[in-house]
Amino acid sequence: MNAFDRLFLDSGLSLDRLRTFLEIAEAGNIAKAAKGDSNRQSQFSRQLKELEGFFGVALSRKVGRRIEITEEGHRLAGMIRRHFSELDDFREVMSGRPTAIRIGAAASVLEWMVLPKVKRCREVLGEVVLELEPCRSADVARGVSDGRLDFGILREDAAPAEAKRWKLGRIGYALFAPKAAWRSGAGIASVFARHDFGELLPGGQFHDRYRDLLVQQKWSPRVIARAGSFLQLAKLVRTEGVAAVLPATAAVEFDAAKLRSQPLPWKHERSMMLVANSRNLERLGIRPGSASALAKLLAWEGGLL
Amino acid sequence: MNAFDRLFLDSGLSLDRLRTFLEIAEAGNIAKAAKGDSNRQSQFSRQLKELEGFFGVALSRKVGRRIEITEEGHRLAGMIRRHFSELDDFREVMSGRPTAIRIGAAASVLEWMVLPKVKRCREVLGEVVLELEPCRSADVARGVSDGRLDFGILREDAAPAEAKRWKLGRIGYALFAPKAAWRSGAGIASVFARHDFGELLPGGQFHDRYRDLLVQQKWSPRVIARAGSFLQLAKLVRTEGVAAVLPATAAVEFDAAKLRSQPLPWKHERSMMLVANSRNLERLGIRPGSASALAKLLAWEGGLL
DNA sequence: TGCATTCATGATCCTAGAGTCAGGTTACTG
DNA sequence: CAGTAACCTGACTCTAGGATCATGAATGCA
Repeated sequence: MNAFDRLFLDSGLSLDRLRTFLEIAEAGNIAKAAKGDSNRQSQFSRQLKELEGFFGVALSRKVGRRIEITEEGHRLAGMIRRHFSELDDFREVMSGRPTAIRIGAAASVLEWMVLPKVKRCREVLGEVVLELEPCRSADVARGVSDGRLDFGILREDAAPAEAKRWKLGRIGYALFAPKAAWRSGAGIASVFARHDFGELLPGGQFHDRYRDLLVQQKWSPRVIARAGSFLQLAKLVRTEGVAAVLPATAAVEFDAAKLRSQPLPWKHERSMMLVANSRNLERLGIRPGSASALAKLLAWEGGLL
Repeated sequence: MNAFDRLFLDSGLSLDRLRTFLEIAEAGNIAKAAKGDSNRQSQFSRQLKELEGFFGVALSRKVGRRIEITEEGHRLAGMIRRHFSELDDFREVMSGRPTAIRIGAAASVLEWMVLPKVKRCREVLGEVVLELEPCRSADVARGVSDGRLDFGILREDAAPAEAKRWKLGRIGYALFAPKAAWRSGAGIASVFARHDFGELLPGGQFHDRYRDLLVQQKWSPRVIARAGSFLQLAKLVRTEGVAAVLPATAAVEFDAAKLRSQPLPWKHERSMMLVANSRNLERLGIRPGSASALAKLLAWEGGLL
């Protein structure tokens, strides 16, 4: 018997179905993958069934009124993702286009830690296209471990166990305020006492520690706005002239002529890691040396100690 | 942009085309892959072109009036083979069928070294199906290094450099002859002098050394037939009652009541190796320990020293 | 209990791409 | 130089499987 005749003997396998299944698996359920399109919904449901028929195993199970992907399904999805990546890579490389490298991290991390260094990153990684994917830290971890992302940047405590990892250092925080707020040698305490402040919406890990700091230092700033992310908060600082505590890396956002920042006597314990999917590194031909050079580059200057 | 949309944006990719390309790459050229069917021939030619269009790179080049696969083509073929193997594996495992393990070697090696030990091999490898693939030693080497075979057994000097390898020991050779030929304590020399002989067709490495031995020992047997392989030669010995020099492992072929063998005072220098594709071992979940246990098992008794 | 969400399924249409046939062209070979 | 082996191409047909629409069933929620 010829090679793989067995695989194609009974029909039911197609690139389209594999692709659809991958989309479902990444979305988590059909409705989300179909994005409200009822045609896609019915097709996805059908194609899922057809694939299950082909492989002779349940790739999904009903839970409540929705489905979830089984363990076997996740294995298959991982395979498909790797296969498609390889084909895609091959095509990109062959057509002379540079390899794409996907880095996932929180939007603020991307903007303040990575964006200002893309050129230097390319010096380390070679002629590549950096794809910067903003996502929440749970998604970063998941993305790296299932291979959807090549690199991720996140807090040490959120890093997936099996990934390769490089320490980037602790994030430093600083008080950002317009030049005027610091007049006549006023210190941090004085800014906190007098200036209008912005802060993050309550909820995150950061917020709690920030409150602790305020209590401990007996600072009670006059808050005039709360923002949903550091990025928004930074914009608030820049356009509305409020003061705020931001990651020190946010400095790249501001015009030094109008704004001053001062490191806080406080280390919010967030040790950042660069993590990577080792299978992807191998596939992309990135040597461990380049990856650790990347880590060093990202850690270098700008708020990480 | 969603994952892999880019890959499917322009059409031209299909499982069928990938499969066809793999067949062409394994056969080496279109005609051979098409096996004389002119329809397949034209389709293969076309699909090859379509794939090249899709990937934007020459996967084949004309050399003389046939084609050969380019370096890039071989890379793609390797990828496709791995992908299909994984899908096939997944399906087999999911449907509860045991994993198949492909072992390639010369037909005589398979029959005399492996076949008598399949049960014990399964004790080492677990609940698997052993697929025994007869092929010439160059094909064994190629098959193992490109992943078409999981294991191969061949001469040390033919083993591919990058494969994992385990020494099996040197092959011993023996003179096989019907009981009658050995009457009254006649030695090897006497059998050579008096009995009808079979030997291999000239051409192989073995043949040359065999002639050297005969000259050196001043033996000039009366040859009545030449066979194309050790297997044929063994059959000749069993059914026609001629004598012949065979690998000692051939003993399993004969009824000890009718035939006797005597090791030759001669070691034709063929050190045999078990080689394996390490990627496949990993994929199949075969630990190095199991592989070396397999090597020990194959080497154990029966002509290997 | 009514209503929305989510998935399943039957029926039908449409299309990319497989399959087939009938010539080519090119390069090797006796 | 004729013959042939190996591949290419154009012009079809055929079909698996994708696309669409309509509807039903199960679940959960207000």
